[in-house]
Amino acid sequence: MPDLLANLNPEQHAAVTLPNEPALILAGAGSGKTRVLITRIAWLIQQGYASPMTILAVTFTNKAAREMMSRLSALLPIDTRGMWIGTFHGLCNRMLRAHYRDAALPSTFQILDTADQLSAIKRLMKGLNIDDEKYPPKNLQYFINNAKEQGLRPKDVDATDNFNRKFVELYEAYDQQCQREGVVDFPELLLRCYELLAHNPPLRAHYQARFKHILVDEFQDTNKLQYAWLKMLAGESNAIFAVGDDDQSIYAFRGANVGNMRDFENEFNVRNLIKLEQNYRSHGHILDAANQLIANNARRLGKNLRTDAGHGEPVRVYEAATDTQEAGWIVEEIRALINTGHARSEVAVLYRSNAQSRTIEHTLVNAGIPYRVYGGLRFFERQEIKHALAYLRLIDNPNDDTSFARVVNFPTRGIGARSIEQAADAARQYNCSMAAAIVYVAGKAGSSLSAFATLIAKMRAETQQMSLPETVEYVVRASGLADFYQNEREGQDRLENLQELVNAAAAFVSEAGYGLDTPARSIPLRPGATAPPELEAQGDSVVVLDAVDVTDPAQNPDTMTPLAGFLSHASLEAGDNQAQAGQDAVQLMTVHAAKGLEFTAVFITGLEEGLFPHENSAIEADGLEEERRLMYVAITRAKERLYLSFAQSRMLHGQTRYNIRSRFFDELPQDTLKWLTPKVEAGSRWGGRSDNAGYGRDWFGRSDRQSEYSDPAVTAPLPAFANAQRAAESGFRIGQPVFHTKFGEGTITALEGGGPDARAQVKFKRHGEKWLALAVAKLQAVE
DNA sequence: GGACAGACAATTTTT
DNA sequence: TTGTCTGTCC
Repeated sequence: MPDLLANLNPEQHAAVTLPNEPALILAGAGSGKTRVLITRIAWLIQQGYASPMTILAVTFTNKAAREMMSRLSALLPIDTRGMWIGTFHGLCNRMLRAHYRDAALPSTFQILDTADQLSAIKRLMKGLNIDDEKYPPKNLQYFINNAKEQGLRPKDVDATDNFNRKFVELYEAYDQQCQREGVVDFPELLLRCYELLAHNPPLRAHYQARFKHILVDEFQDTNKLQYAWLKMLAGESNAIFAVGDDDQSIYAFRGANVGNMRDFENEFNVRNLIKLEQNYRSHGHILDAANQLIANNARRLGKNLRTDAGHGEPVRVYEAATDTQEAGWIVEEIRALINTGHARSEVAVLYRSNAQSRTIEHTLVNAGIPYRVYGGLRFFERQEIKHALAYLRLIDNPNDDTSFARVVNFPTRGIGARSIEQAADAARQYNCSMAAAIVYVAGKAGSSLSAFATLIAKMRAETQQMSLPETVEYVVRASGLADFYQNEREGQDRLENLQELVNAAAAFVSEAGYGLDTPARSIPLRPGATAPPELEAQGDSVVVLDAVDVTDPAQNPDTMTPLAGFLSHASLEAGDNQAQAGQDAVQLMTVHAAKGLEFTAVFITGLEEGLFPHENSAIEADGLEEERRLMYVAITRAKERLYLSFAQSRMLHGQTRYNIRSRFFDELPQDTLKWLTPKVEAGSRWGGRSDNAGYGRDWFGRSDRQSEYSDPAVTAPLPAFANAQRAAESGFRIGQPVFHTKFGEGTITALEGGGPDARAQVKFKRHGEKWLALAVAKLQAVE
């Protein structure tokens, strides 16, 4: 019997062996969080406190769920079949599939990803003749998802004005459309599952009794609805074991609510709060930097990382004149790291926004250094894949109008926009799917549409007896997609991806995870029938308990077909962005994407006011604190070596911006920093931070005078900067919003001259750019 | 139906 | 600067 507790530190040990009571584990970066979570599960099972059946462990990403599953089976020989380990969406999907009738869904319900949802919304609005200028579909999508994540149905939303009333009305119509088409969007998966449990006490009791242990990873990232769902599962005899780090909460913009940690603590009367502060990743100077930086945040649960690793190397800081020069320096340093024996994949370059990668990529290409960029299109998001999936979905669910509209004329088969509109109109009129409405469309449009209907019907019939990979292969050909991309000039890659889809289907079938291990199902009772003794009666249906062998189709008539399983898999897991995966390459990614990863050497680049912290964060609630947490995440990715860099000027959106260094430099312990370029004190140069520069005002506007400063060797103050600084003495700054009595509102884009000759270039909202003599023009600073 | 020009916006992102 | 979307023309 393996000793699971060996090599755990006292806090980890305490966390792993807690009694089954509500617990909150505050796990700092690199403190062995995942290890604790996994060991806890293994320990519970090993000690006989739990069987795999009684475990529910939830994560945010499929990657995390997979890691948990594989590390767990490496730790103990466990039958993972009965375990519920997965993402919030994956688990909710699973529960809804098992109880689709109670959830008022068709057995073949399909999942709309974000892009599908948007096209469904656009289609809805078009049908209702809504002005999409006045009500942008994207805004409606945001409105709907936001409402759902607050647990609000249309009737629950308080609409205060006509505009919002319209949104609510559209929200309602959208929900009806989804219901008719048998599709659910991402937040709907959660909300529907939440409501299923909320409105169905026996079912809720069943799952509460079953899941003795509910373990939550990255708890700080949960949104309101996810927390509500967890609370629904928490009953008398079970408990939530939550692991998270409030200092690493960086997803507020997508609804994550750090407050859930405090709420959990209070609402569940959490007595078991354990802090994991021993860090096993980074050297001392790096941790000191992280600790001191994050101490600037006001609302924290409180935590300080420590290490036994020793101070290690200082944090290196570099100031570049331009973004190009910054990239050049980074690449030189990377080359040196590689030459001293570091694997390329142990080096990461982090940036705040994706647009920053281009310059670095260029420089890496020129230097001939392999690299990998994270982010971008994922496999199941590619258009050819989505087309193929749309055909497959139509086979499975003819009511899926989103898929219908997507492929009815792709590849082109002479069905124009007008025909499609006629079908949509008829569908509305007869309250049926577009596919079913074809019979009502007359004339030539009707016949070409009928041909399409015949094609789909033929596909459905032909694939009845086929295996899943055969089905996919058949559909790719019969749909005409294969021919289309064959003849397309740039179609080879797409063709290969379609072949890859067939392989993915084969892999999916061989893993055979779909739907077979669903532990409880609601099965309607035939009139007059009574529930078998091992089944629990529940109104006019029964909850089939775990005693039933759900892998036996005879006992489990509702098992998902491989196709249905594959389609949900495709929606719930968009797959890797497979760019240059596998080979030893330098890793390029946003700071967000780096969360959870670690590297021997890390470059945090573009550390400039306006970029990092990002200027938009100034207007967001708690925006600056979130940016600081982001910086904290970035710093704590580094194991041995950390580089921080910034540039005086940067090409962004086709224009050169002049930035000053990030305030975060002032929040770091200065004795851990080693400046590779001379540190220029604040205020000693144009662009130096002046004390009265308030947050959000001290990033600098654009100028097109890039050529003057383009010498990459120059890092010292330039004459033009000095010139601008004299003008700045007048009290104005570049980027400052101003008001002019004649021209109205504007922003200062350049300053030159000094004293009585000082002039400012102002870009007015209504009157374009103008040079104004400050001594003459009455410019008012706007706050 | 497809090619092309012009407008427009451009943090962060998983499911 | 660059990618995406929309409208126009053949």
